[in-house]
Amino acid sequence: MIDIALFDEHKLVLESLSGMLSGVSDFRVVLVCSDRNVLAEKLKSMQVHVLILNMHDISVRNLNLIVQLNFSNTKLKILVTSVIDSEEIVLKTIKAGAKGFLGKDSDRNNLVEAIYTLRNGHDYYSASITHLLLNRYISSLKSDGLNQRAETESLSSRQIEILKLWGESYTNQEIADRFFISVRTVESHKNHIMQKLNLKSTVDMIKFAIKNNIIEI
Amino acid sequence: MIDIALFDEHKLVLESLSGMLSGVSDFRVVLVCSDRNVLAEKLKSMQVHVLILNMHDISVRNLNLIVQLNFSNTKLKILVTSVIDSEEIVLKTIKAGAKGFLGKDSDRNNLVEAIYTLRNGHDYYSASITHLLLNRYISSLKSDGLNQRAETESLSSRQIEILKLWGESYTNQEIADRFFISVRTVESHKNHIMQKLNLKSTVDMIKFAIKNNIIEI
DNA sequence: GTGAATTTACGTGTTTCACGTAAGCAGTCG
DNA sequence: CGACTGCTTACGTGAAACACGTAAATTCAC
Repeated sequence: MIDIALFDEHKLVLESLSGMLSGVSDFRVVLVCSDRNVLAEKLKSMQVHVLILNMHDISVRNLNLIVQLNFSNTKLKILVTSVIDSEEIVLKTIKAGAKGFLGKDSDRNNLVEAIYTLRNGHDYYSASITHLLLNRYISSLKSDGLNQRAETESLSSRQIEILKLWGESYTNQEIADRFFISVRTVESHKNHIMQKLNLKSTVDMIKFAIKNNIIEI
Repeated sequence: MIDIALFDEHKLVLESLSGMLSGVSDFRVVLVCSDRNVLAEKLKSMQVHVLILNMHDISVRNLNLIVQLNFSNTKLKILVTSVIDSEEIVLKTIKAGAKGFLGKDSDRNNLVEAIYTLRNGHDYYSASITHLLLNRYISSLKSDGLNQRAETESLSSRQIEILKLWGESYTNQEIADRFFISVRTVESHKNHIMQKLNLKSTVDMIKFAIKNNIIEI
């Protein structure tokens, strides 16, 4: 028997979901709620296996709820459902700690399957979400290897050399010694980099260098 | 009509693959090869749409071949097949520039489908690979989000506030004004952060802040 | 309530930043 | 060839930031 909690801001949705799940013999809907505070409070004193969280938006309120519930109840598995299956919402909920996500392409069978899967300790993502994540991951893998040739090309090789050493926490003096040039020259190079890239601070310069794979985190 | 090249170190495999693909009316096997240098040389003067590369190992030799072919022939789509569908080989081939990967679970239909897909400019990964990549991505996403409670927790909230503003390129003076404290105090906070985390430079401090999601790139 | 950590702040000397200026040199383009 | 552009080198000056030490008031935990 799997104990399930339901959350949705719209009571109508709650009722229909509850009815749908009650039709499955293994499931027992033990909590139905449309108030975040009440939900968090009640879950503290209950043994719920899976919480189904229907998200209408990607507000911080919703994401915090996930983080908070995960923190206070480590056994609880959170399944997020949403009609908004944008990359943003999916990534953010996963980061927040959701164990599954059902997009708008999911049906009753997916929901049942997802609940079983989560209860067994695994993750569940519906087909459209799987595609979304995969494409994103693949493109991140690819850019990983090839990004050296973007904005970086506007910098001269000397400028990149200096940026690289500086990004490894060398001081201007150390960089100057390394290249047999004056400290003032190192400063000049930095100034020129900042002008060229229109950066306002050294912090921005480091961010740029990281973005463009000049320095490693 | 899709022009296909085949590469495998074992001639027997080459022949069987070639026979299998010739059975598809849209396909024309125009090159069959078991020598890397010959392959690279011949591909320079030919218009091949898809190259099927069967990899027996993850050697640098194989990966370099992919990189090299991708570089010299940008239109060529490389489909890697391998019985080793470990994470390592998949990730490395994708990074090297392969457009598709067929694991050991793939059959003739997958191969045909993959060739069409690559020819149309899309990527193709077999089911087991899809799962592999997805799981890896998801776990990377998760660790991403949960890391806030690692090293960061050793910093006080004030220290994090200051680090955050500083990471958004605010000057010490601006931070001081924001919090109604002295510039010296802001400096003190930074010093304390560096001591506590054992960092040698401000560059390291920025890296730390980025790693721990305190500031965004 | 005692000790540890946090937040606040200053002193002093060094380093870096910001902005301007500029000379020598290589390449380009009419 | 001469004008122009961009790169590398470098300095001057004043402001800002850093390094390191010290230290008082406050908060928090045990």
